[in-house]
Amino acid sequence: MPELSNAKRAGAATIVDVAQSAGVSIKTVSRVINNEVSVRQSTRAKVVEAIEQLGYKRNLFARSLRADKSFAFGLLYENPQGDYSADILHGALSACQERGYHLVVEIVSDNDLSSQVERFLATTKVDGVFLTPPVCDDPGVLSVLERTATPFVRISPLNPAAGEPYVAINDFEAAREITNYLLSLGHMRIGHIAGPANHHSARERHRGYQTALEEAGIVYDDGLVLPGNFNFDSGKKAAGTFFALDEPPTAIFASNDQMAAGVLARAHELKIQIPDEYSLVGFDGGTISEVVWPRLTTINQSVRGLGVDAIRLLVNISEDPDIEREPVFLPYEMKFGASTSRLEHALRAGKS
Amino acid sequence: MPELSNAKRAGAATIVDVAQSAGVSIKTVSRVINNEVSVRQSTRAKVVEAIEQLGYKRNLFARSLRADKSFAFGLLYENPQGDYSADILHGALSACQERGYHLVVEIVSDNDLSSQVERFLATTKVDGVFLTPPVCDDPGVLSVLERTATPFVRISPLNPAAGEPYVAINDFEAAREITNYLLSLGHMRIGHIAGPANHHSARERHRGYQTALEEAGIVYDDGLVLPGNFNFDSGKKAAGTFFALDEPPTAIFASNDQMAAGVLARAHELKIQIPDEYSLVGFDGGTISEVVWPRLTTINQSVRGLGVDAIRLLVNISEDPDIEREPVFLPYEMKFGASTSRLEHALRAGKS
DNA sequence: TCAAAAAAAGACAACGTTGTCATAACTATA
DNA sequence: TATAGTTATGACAACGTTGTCTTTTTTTGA
Repeated sequence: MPELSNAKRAGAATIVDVAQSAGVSIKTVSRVINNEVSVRQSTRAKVVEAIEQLGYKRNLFARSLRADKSFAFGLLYENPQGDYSADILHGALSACQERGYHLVVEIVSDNDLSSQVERFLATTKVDGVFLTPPVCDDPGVLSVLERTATPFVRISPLNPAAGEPYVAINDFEAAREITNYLLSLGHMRIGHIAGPANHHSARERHRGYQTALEEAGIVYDDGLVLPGNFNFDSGKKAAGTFFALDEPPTAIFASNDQMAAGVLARAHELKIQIPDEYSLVGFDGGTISEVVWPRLTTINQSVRGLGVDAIRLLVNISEDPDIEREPVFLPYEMKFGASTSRLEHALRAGKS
Repeated sequence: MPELSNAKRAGAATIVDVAQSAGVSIKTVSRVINNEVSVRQSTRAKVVEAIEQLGYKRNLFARSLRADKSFAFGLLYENPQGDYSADILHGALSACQERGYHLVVEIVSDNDLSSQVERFLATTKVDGVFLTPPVCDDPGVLSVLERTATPFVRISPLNPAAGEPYVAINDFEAAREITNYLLSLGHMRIGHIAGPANHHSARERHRGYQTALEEAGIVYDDGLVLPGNFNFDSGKKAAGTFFALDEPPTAIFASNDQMAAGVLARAHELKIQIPDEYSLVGFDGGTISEVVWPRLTTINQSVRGLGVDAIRLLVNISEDPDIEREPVFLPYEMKFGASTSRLEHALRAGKS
């Protein structure tokens, strides 16, 4: 009855079964699994074969218990707004799978953030967390992370500490570039719909816009900058204001695509032609920029890449705490839609 | 030196510390933690106090190792398409948190699905999984789940088995309802842009459309049904075909919002007025329906609710395998946008 | 060929929890 | 006030892995 030789229990094969089957001690099996050096080639081969044959998979719980590590990272959200968080998540997930980690996702609500984070760390014992705005800028959360010595990576943090690893898009440069593009089309009066003031990216985009204008020798006019909060309605409202100005701009730079979509909607309502009467650009490059009409000219940023690189950084710093830490800036590119045109083509209805 | 009384190790407090501090055995502490009955009130109080004071949190790894359970569920995706999967995820996450479970998310790619799923189950030992289309309809995956006796819940499955718990929207009813709405506006020739044939929801929506027509005594004309695959471009292409027909429809029912957005784009390009020349409805009710112009009339379904209820079902069946299992149908509602109007208002350019 | 050094392999405990079984402490009954 | 019948508590092992330390085997150099 050799066919029953190693079918002892119902459950999955353990390290003991492998050891028995290979005729070595469990410690030797452990050494093979963990790629330790002092194992004879022939022994290693025997063990590997036994592992294959039994379909052995090491038990993550036992490993975690022993090592007091979870082999997982945490992702903390606050406001799950569609595309953006989904893309980050997917990037993070695939980076985790690639490196053999898992990802534990948690949504936190904005009251008493720090105690939620503390509880999360205590129960999951994740090896590190990464945080998106605005959670990543909460002082309470940061102090919990410091206190518990949890490795963390922030995405587009507001005030990155020196030597802190974080992941970001160069919003400033990108905004400058897209503003320059509008300038190159001959636009001199360019309006800006800004994002929320507490959002780092929004501020940087505004700064890029302003810098581009100044570099072109155009006097910055803050009557051409309207507040927004990254949603459709705020963009639509700002558009209404722009269109009603005595001296309206000839182009509008919305700080994200959602607000740009709002501008389009208002223009459609008023039968204002875009890009004929106004050029319009957005920022983000997600689904929205592609389903509206006309398609938006925008900055295409790899939100997915933010997730990927955040996890990569996290793996690095959690496996080697002494590694050199520096921020990672992700590439971006302008994506040309049909929402922009040269100024001379502009046929504005009545005024100007 | 009473102040050093229970600061033994650096790490977090364990059940042993609690037992010591409360002057009972670890088993008693365990009983208290797990709400077992036979613990004297006074003993329980002592233990609870010790727990509070030491800030004890039970170690999930040890518990999992002992119980051979992960206290986590798995969510398996294939195609991470924006909104939809993100909403499901968020629903699932909040339901998990509510019940004290965690969620492990994994993206699988479509080659060799079943072995990916098998590996996932073996390494994570999740207590159950829930699956979205099209992963949930893969026969290989299903057989792995059966074989490993893993509790699972599917979302909108293609061929639900009798007595299988699953979560779905009543696509058929919703489609019938929105088609009836178009009929009530006086439309008699209604075109349909169908979704992918292997997608259960798509088929049900088509069936609802057809049924509504037949109930209204309108002969079903499959020349008015065009294929699509749920993306923007397929909607745009189908729209082009409809607009060029000798006898075009007066209304179009796109099987999802993304395709409806494609219809809008094509109409804009051809300067066809919606809703004046054609009425248009979509299906889904996510961001897209709100950022396009005109806003879509559509079916608003709680995708988030799918995630919530999938987890609820999963908790039920995994904690009590003998519980009565039945499908859950989520509510939906029509959301009125500006993409529809009564037929008599229609001022079609040349033909008809 | 033998001792010393180096390399390989093993025995055993520990991580923190819960299940099994045994024992101690209380009740109720006669 | 014994005595059986409960109810409450505890001792100990086990889950599967890896770290520490010890023992065995192999290699090296004279």
